[in-house]
Amino acid sequence: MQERYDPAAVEGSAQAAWQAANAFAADESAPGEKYYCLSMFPYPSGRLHMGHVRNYPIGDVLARFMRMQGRNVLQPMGWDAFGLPAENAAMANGVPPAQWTRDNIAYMKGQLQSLGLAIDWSRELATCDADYYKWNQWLFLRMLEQGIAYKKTGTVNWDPVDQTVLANEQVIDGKGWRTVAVVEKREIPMYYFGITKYADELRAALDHLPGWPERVRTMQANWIGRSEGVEVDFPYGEDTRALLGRDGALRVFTTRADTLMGATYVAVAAEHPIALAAAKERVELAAFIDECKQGSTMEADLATQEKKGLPTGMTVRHPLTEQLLPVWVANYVLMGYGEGAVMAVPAHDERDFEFAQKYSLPVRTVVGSASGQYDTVTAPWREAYGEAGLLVDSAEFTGLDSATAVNAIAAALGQRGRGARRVQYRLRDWGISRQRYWGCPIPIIHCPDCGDVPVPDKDLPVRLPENLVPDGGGNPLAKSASFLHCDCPRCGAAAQRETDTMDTFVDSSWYFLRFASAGNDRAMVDARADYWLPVDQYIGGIEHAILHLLYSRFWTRVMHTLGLVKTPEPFANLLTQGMVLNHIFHRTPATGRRQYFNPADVDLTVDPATREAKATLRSDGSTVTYEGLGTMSKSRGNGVDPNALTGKFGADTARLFMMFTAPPEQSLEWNEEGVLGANRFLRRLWKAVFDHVSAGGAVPGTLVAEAIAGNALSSADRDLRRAAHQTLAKVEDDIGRRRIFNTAVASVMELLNAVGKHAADAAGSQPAARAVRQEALEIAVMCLAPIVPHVCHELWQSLGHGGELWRTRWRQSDPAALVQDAMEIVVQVNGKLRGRVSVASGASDEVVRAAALADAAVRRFFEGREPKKVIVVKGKLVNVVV
RNA sequence: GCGAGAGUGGCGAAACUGGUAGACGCGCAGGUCUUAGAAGCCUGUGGGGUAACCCGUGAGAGUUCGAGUCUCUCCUUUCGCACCA
Repeated sequence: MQERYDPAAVEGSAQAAWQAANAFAADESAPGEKYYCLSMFPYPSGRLHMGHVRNYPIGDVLARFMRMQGRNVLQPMGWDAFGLPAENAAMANGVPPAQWTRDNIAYMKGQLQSLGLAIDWSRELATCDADYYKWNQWLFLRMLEQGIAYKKTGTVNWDPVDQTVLANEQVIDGKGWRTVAVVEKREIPMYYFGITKYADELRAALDHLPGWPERVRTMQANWIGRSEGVEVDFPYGEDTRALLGRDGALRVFTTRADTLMGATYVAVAAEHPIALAAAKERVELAAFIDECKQGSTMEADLATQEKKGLPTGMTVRHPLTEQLLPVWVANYVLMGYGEGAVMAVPAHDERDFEFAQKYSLPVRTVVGSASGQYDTVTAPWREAYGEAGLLVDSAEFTGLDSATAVNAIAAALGQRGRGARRVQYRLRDWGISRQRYWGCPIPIIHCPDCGDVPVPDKDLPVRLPENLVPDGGGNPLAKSASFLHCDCPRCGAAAQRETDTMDTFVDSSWYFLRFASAGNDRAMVDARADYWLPVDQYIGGIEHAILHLLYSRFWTRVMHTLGLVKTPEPFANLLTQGMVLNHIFHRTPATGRRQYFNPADVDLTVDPATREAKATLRSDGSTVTYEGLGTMSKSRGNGVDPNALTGKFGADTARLFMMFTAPPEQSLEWNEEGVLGANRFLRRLWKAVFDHVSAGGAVPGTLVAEAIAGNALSSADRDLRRAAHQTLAKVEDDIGRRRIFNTAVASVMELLNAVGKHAADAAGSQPAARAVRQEALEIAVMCLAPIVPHVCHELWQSLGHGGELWRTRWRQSDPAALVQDAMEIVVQVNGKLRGRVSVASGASDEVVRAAALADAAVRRFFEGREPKKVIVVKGKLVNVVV
């Protein structure tokens, strides 16, 4: 064994050994309970960032740990390879997105492999591979057949200069990112997935996902946004009938049907058909509607925007009183939710109240507080009373409480055919059409005679041409004759392919199922998917809490409905890892753009008195502004290249730093000294094994067992044994149950400190002492194997074992080692720590109590008085109350 | 506005079920080795006090023999949703 720890050599030989043994290939027929460990696959952006260096080792620790626990582990990896950045890079460099993407994949795969991840690379996939996206298309066709996928017009961002559709992220402050032209809204036909059909299922099932963070479940529940209410029809008044030329009713949705008797007007969204009809008669209304359309891009401002509106001049009749109510167009009513129309009850809704005050509309109080006091809502009006309560001035409903009134009013409406209870969701159907090149083609052919014809299964996949280079002016597929022109599969006439591609969220909605059915060219999934699914542990960023995780759940449910997979839910346990943060420094010059500086080039000191941060740039010695901590990003200049980290210290140091500095779910602060600390620990670990081995060789297991069984152990030896076995149990619990790795590492550090002390001890060179130390070092190496696998692979062999630590069964901690002769009991007086006494292990409460009361340090506090009460907590402490 | 978290030394953090607050690491200080430095190694390190002790987990109250942990009020902060009728 070499004296110096050389990470490059150690990592090279460990990785070569794993590859030679094909160590991480997953086999469905292997023994052990299955364990599917999955980290969210990366987008091949070019190179790994620090977030990846944290994320993937987290999954790897679990995968390696579970393998040592005897589980049959699958840990696959792939590439989320379609998407906009490839098109942008293509435009910048003139390279086709396919080439750019595949080059990036090759490079990043090398980086991932150098991290020593226990991945089954034989199942690797990229979503831009035709044998993957073929099945997107295949399932899309099944969804069309089932009516789950359908076509309707949708709104897109249109750049009038480039004559192209823009993705939302290409719209900045309402302007196109390249042209800076004001973006327009356009209505075009698009395909949708009917996720709202599954809204209730998806929401209800959240309650049965105990392995998901509460936070994520809440976010999804809010996103789905279920609310129970009543839909109410307000019949058209005479004037409305005349204007529209037909009879009918204006439908609204309300969760506060109890306030129906207080409705004094009805408000509709600017895009509502009634508003559009009225606008034909009124110029100022048409102008107002245009204004609303313009302003509607910045969603964050909407909530604070001033309430505005105009009357339509039309009226509707109150469904119960037949009273005529005016219809207004209001900017606070959303077309996208409910019916795009609301009944306005100014007395009991803040928004309606604000609006009514502004336009002098009547306010009518119909609910008072339960105690009968409702003076706050009588004139002069100050605010709306939004709480539930008892109904007043509400005809036959007067005196009912709000909940009862909702039922009674819904029933009354039902009798007249003017309303019914209904559940409303915030969730919209999922529009999947993208007017982009680098994505999965939607398998539809447009025939002049037959209309939209699905591509027959036998013609799948519809291959995306890989040699096109986008130029910013529209979708290159529409200009590619060989892609565009085809024959109608139904009538044979000349036809055109659909040029829209699918949202990349479609690609990532089922890749975890394909990993489990890798290589099957006859079916999307097979029985292997039922073996591996659901994913036992899914790991990824919180930024995917809603869209990706909801779409994947939806897609899995669709496949479940179609009988393709047994599980309705894809991910049993979810771990959302925190981000990697670094300091941000900048200067803002008098003219020009803000300039950012890498934290490595800046000295940051904090004044202990004022707590003010002072940052100076080392190169010129003058001040820079400290912005605080933020995610590592190129634009803020605070990134650290993973290659610089692994190149200098090795993958194990990188992994240890990531696992030790913070628990997985928390954000982690980049810290150069912390990396050095991690590296220092690995060198100490190496040296501890080296010292042990060079002082007389590794002690064979038989001799260790003999020494333990015999009677030769000193009390120092027994203490070390106990520490080792306690560590073993703690690490197993921390990784296996708590999913907290920093404390696991800390406990191994303690063990190593104990080994060092034990070795330095006068009797440390005795054969029995060496045997105990051999065992302790083996335990330390075993505990660290999931976290720093390369160095452990090497040290395990140095300790006299073979090269298969990766599949060595985790040791059970020895109960005999944990037994203690004496235990220390803490003695408190009135809850304050006053002393410690040592008693025999398993001593009775009486003995412990007597020992505590006899202690001189304790007696001082109740000299001459009798303790009022003595509480004994078994094995821990005694509290004397005086 | 609504919802979910978080607040502990100079710093990252630990304390899981109410039971020794600050494990482990970083930083810092002193010592040792060295021609010197780097790297090691050893010791110390929440604040106050010569000491006995006292004070300390954002603030204030409460429950309890005992509260970082439970309850209430408030402050600060992060994240998500945001005119959702």
